[in-house]
Amino acid sequence: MLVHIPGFDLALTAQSGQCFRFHQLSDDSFNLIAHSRLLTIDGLGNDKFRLSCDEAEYWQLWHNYFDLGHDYAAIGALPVQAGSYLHQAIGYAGGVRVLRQEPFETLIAFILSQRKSIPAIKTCMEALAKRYGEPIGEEAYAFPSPKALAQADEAGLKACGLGYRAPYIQKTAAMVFDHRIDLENLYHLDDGALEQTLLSCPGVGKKVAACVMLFAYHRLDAFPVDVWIQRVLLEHFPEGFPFSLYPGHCGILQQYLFCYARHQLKSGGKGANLST
DNA sequence: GTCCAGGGTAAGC
DNA sequence: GCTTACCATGGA
Repeated sequence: MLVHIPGFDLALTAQSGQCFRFHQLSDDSFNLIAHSRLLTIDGLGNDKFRLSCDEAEYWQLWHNYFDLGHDYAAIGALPVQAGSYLHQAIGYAGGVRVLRQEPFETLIAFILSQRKSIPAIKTCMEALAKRYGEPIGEEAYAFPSPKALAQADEAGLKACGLGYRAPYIQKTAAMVFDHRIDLENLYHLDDGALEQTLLSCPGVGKKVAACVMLFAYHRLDAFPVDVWIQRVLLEHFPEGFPFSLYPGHCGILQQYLFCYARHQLKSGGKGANLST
């Protein structure tokens, strides 16, 4: 079906490092595997997109997945100094949407993300899906269930490139499979309780917990600090990030900063700035 | 071959 | 409480 999504930047969202199961088909066309379904999205220009699903599935699943009910235009009304680094980041990455991903997949993805590049994480996720997930089409596999990963042996997990993270993944999956932690029942917790619960999983520290809070449970004040954000904070927010200015938006701004910092490095180094 | 990656853990202080 | 060595592996 055709959908009009004002301001949505499909390519930037797909490459933003929050979801690792987008597969680029062409400039503005991607396959996405989520919720055990394969979706093809084509950007047609003028904020129009073609999704390979019917209207019922769109409203039942993808409208929520892409967070299309959220008012991203409100970011533009926040108190941000014109020309500041944050202002530039919003200008560049304002079309990124913070997805509402499945908690289990997100939890596993960010446990295995530690000390890995985004392309390497995608490779691992595909390997896990192919080895332990259900086939849902030609060369397409759903992300594995908690049971499948809980019952996986270490050799099999390491064959997916997990390295020393393999026991973290297996033990966390076992906690979910055993119902020692109920990921579907954490939505009602406040941020502090949710973080504490996630931190009880092996291989989950503050950064991974923040990613799961932001990218699965949509806690928009979660603010993951990885090596990229660390550098951004050191260089552009020596007094610390002004969280109190942006309640309910910090996580989105963090994602914009992350995308912008990586983009700057790709396009000629941090000193290069064609706009000034 | 070298360097780095959406860090966490455990040991030591 | 706060540092620090160590952890495996792929991608650039």
